[in-house]
Amino acid sequence: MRSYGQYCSLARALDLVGDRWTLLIVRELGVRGPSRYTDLRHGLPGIATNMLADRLREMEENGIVARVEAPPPIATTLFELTRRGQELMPVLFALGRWGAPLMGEQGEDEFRSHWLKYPLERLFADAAPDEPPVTLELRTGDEPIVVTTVDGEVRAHPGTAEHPDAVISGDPDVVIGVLRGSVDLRTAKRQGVRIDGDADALARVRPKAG
Amino acid sequence: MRSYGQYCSLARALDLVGDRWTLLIVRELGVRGPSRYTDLRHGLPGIATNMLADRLREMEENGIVARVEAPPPIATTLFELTRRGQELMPVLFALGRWGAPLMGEQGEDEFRSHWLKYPLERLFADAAPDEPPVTLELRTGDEPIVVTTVDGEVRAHPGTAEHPDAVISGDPDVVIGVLRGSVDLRTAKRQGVRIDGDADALARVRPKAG
DNA sequence: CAGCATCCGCTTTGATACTG
DNA sequence: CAGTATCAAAGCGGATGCTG
Repeated sequence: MRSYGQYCSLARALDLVGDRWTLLIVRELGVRGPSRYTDLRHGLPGIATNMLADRLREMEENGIVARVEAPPPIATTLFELTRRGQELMPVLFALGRWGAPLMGEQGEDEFRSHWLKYPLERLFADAAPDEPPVTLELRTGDEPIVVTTVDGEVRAHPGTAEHPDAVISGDPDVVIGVLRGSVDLRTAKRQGVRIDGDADALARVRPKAG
Repeated sequence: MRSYGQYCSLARALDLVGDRWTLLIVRELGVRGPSRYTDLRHGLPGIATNMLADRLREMEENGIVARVEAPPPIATTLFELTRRGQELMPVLFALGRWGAPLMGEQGEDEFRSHWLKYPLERLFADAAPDEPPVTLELRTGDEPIVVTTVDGEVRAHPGTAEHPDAVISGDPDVVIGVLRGSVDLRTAKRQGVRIDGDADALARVRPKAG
């Protein structure tokens, strides 16, 4: 990208990360950790392969991303955030929080379930932190997600749970609506959401105030 | 801009504010308050006039900016941030803080002194909050800035002070370097910085920890 | 002068095909 | 798997012209 040519820290930041796709690549590396090129492509639906290659090269030059050669048995190139890249997380959180009210209907948009990790962990909390912890499994999008309560907070990771307290499956927007409390259970079920197990466990994961 | 087509709050936020120039327009409206088209152009050196008109229209459609007809004697159109637009401030602050380490030399970059308002107020504090407050005047860039200490914090506004404790003038990068403590007074003076008044008052404005 | 709209050349982006 | 090559389309920057 062309530099803005302004002696201003915001403008200089945007000179480095204001390009199309750049912050979404940071999101992928932040959520997934060190990743292969192909996995990045999967997490960035819509990106052209040359775009991804170009951006990764620029971000490497700018000290945001590092390329590491994984030793056997992986034997492939991994991309990871540098320290400077990780320092972009507060920017992503601020932007993501600002965008939360825009998450109405999914419409035609693509969805990857690992995108839920940071929103769940930062925007949600355990409604009953003194009760024994609970484990939920979300089945929406391309892979299941395990959600657990820990010390009043919420943790989320891709994978399946051995003995979840509840399993919720359905379309992403409705599942998110149920967790946010903007869609009641009756409406959700009419829209194809299914809940197996203890519905009270589900109510433990609630949006934080503010 | 083309939508990313991703059901993710970060991607949806970038659909609205990820375009080139958009966040810098938010900066201008945030720092200056309701502004005329011409004043926005002055604060956004390098923008093409059709770009500014296009962006303002898009931002209005997206509920970030509102157009108000100022009554006489101003009798002109003013652009201002909506509430939703003001809610972007945490995003600007996060990006600006991330960009702070990039503020080395000014080089060929343009500079407008009102850009200093938020960095001064958010990244600096009063080093001796129990002492009587002080007033500084910065003469760098296109217009002077008055910096005052209030309740341990720092306030900055365009204008001149009646009886400033100190006046510091010189090139923006060196003046900023002195305030940040990354350039000592001897070096600064060799680079053309001049300090009139009480140099101790100047030392009251210090970068916050973190 | 304030507030745009138009035109034009250049750069960036996107879709697809192809390669070690 | 991890890219490169190619080409069309869209976006951007600069100059200029128009309207109250």
